[in-house]
Amino acid sequence: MADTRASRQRPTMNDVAAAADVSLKTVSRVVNGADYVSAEKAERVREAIAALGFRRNEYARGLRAGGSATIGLVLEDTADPFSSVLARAVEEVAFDRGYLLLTASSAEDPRRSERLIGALASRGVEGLVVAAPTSVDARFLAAEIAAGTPIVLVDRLVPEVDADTVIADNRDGAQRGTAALIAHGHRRIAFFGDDPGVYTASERLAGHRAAYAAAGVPMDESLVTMASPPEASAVQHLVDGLLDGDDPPTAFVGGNNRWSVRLLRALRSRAQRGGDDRPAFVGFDDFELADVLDPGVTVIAQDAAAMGRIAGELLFRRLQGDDSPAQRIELRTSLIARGSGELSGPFAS
Amino acid sequence: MADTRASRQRPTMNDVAAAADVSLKTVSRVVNGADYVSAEKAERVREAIAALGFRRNEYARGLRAGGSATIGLVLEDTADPFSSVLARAVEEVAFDRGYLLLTASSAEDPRRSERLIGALASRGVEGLVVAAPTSVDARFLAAEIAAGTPIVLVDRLVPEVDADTVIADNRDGAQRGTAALIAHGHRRIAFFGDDPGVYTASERLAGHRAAYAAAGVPMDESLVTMASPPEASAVQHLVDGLLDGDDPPTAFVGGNNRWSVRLLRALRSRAQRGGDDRPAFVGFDDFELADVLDPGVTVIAQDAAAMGRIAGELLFRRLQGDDSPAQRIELRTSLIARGSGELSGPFAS
DNA sequence: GTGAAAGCGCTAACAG
DNA sequence: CTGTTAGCGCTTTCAC
Repeated sequence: MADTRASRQRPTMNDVAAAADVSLKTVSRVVNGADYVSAEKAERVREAIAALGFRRNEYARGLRAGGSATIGLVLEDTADPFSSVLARAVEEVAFDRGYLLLTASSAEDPRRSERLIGALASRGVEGLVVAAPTSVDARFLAAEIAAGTPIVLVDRLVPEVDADTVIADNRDGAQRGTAALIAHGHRRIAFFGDDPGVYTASERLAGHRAAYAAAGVPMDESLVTMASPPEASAVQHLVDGLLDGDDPPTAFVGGNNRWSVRLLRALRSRAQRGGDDRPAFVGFDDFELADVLDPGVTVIAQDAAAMGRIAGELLFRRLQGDDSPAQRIELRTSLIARGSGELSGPFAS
Repeated sequence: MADTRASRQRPTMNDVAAAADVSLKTVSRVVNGADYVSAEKAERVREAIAALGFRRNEYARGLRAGGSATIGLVLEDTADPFSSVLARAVEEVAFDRGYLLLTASSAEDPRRSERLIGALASRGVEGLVVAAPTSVDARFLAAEIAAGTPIVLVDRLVPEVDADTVIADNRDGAQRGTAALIAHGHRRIAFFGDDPGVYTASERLAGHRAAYAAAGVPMDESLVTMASPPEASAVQHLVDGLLDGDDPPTAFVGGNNRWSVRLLRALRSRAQRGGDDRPAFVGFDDFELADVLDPGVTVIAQDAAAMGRIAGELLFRRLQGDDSPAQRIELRTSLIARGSGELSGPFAS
């Protein structure tokens, strides 16, 4: 009879001890950085380990010694570029220290988010990196911190939670983007951002307003749209409505990647239908091929990899016992001019 | 004195038992789907659990009962779009079944890959999804299967490993892409793919050749480049060299996403410098904004989400005891015509 | 219905 | 240098 699939069990330290004819503890010593084991026995043990294909059970170890060598990473959605670049950076920091990542997507659903945090905690993660947390999450996030699990928050400020936070300078970045448009002669700039309940969205809108204020230019609030971007046809309708109206905007700001993509698509479709208005465009968050579009898309870029790296390093500092007050690290965004933001408006000098 | 960070310990079943004044076992019964516990005690236990914020230690449970409710996912690079979309789909399947994902990037490095698989195994993953495995990985992959851990391979065929495999119809997809170019009158089509040691790369090249053969058109092997895409300036040099040479190609095929991006960039830069050749283009693998470029980029799209979902479902079927022979599932790619692949060549009718 | 005792795979604390 | 004993947090017998 052939073996069935799960027939063979993974060998344990006991099996190795038996095979090498030594005590369990001697095996344990060899597996860890052998304190004092005779060269001869150590060799026997190593042979047995190789022969049996033994691998220490990390969780049995953790149960006794504490620590699972695992950290948890909660993302908004693993599949989106910002999340996945962030994840990779955190992973790299963890891997260098012998840690692995339990990764999960909250899908912007606080209930799911809570369930996930619970599932991660019950798997003994030593620390947690939470991207895009909301105030709704605050309660159970605080519970984890109280339970002794260090947490680093990324991309959102959650004042209710006293934890290290890594964010981009959303407000300032948006201000620089809009200021650049104003400098190129634009006065009527349409702004599209996420629901104002989302921290980054309201910050970016604030930056947009600040740029108007700094330039002493009056701002038309009717050009501001704050909501989760609707389906393509609705966006198209919105864009056409604005551009075909009286006193149309001469520039657009995409307050996040999803808006930018949809706006660029709508703008392109309009141009294909023969529209001869060529509004300027600035998007928040860079994306692949932004430079290949015509004109190249000017963006305010945030460095997701740096955010992930810094979040990871912050977390490990805590894991090593650092108990200084929670800090906030704000990363500077950069305005990358590629052409679309440099199209002249009606007031260009 | 305020509590210091890690002062509070996570409560255990014992703590709950003490608080509810019942035995440990009664708590265990309540925490799982209570067999027979009096309503009154069950209530007391539930209160104690809530009051203490108790959460079962999943690994202590696993140690005794077997199973960690965790599966491992090895990707080439979490940060790339194909990997991250795949990951999200696997995650979804796992989450629905109460499982979490331990995710790691192999970074195309077999040594790292081996280390990762080991780290995952030692954390008791019940199963493994490995994207883009290589023959080099075959040995230790087989060891895991032998140890009883089911594995599903994704996006590569590794004949040495007897495991379920989910792949795209790379050869057929590439053939359809090149055939479309030939149908539009192209005879000299430059093909750029990864190192031929990479399974998908050689399959796609084979498809490209097959399209030529099927059309009875002789193929110029000097138009084939198989290597990891070099830096931008080298790609530019390559593209310019081809287009400025005698008998230049009239169409390009990007054999993977990284090549496509670089080729499109080089082609665009050439157009900006005043080049008036407008080669047709087909890329393997879809990407965001492919429809916003001008012309829209025609691609052969593979459904990463479907691959992930199917891989996950296959794995859980194994976890539930299915021990039928390993199967190979080949997903059909689709040719999405957006314009760049439909530009006419010199032999267009 | 409920609980006591044993043990999953490992390490910490002590002896020898 | 090496082995024995206890016990991490939980589930699994098997009694009561």
